[in-house]
Amino acid sequence: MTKQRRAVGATLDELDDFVSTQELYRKLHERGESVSLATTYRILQSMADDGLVDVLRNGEGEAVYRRCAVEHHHHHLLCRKCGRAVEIEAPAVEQWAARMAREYGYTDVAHTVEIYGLCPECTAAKD
Amino acid sequence: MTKQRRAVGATLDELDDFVSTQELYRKLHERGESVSLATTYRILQSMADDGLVDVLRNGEGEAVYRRCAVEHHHHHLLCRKCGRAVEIEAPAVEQWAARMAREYGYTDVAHTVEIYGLCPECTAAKD
DNA sequence: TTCACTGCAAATGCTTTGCAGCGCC
DNA sequence: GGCGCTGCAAAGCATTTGCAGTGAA
Repeated sequence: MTKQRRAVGATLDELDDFVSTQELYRKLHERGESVSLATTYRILQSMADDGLVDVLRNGEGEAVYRRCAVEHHHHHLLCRKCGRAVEIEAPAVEQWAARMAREYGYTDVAHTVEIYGLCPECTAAKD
Repeated sequence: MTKQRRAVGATLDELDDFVSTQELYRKLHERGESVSLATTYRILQSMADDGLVDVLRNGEGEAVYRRCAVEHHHHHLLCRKCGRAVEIEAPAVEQWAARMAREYGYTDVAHTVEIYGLCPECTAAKD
């Protein structure tokens, strides 16, 4: 438990949305914290490995991270402009995914379900 | 319509699975076709822009391409080992995505729904 | 004191781009 | 003949890694 890890944790706590490593690095420096870029990468990866943060990929294929409020499996409704995220659940989708996998003989399955759009604010700001 | 575009098209036709640009480039050379890497990138991007190929992101965030048999919107069941893909449909999921977006006031929505697993062959080969 | 963590800088790998030349129309 | 397409090489970026120094326990 080092100063850098605490800084990353605290900064993540203040964010509601998914951020890339680069973005988090910038935010750390805005807060006056001193963490190198390489360390930011390392910390986020280790947190993801330990299941302390959610990881997914944005439209550009970059890994984006977020400390999630809820513990169990869920999906996201993401704003493609500002990154705002809403956590959503979809029991029916889970079941559908499991059924499809079984039907085609796939094992060891996981799935990604993300919805991208413009959040209400960005929709309004578009004009 | 150049020799290179024809070569890319023909190679895509022979593939059932999603390939990254790098992989397609290798396959082109295995076939004895001469297309530079930069051109392969350019051709795949323009085909994607024109809707001639499906694009999605693999687990590593790389763009992967495939000429799809079916025209309309659909999803995939992907083998994380060999890349084999099965096209699947999910009307219920489409509706669910639309409903979620509406509920939270998101506009201009799109969604990604992909299921990853081990296909029957790779499951058997695992032993 | 020890060993994991960090910072720096170089390396890596994928992707994009500038530019000159070739070839399709 | 003109203009778009291609190849090459260099540039760009995000990410990773080697290594020596630092700091937490």
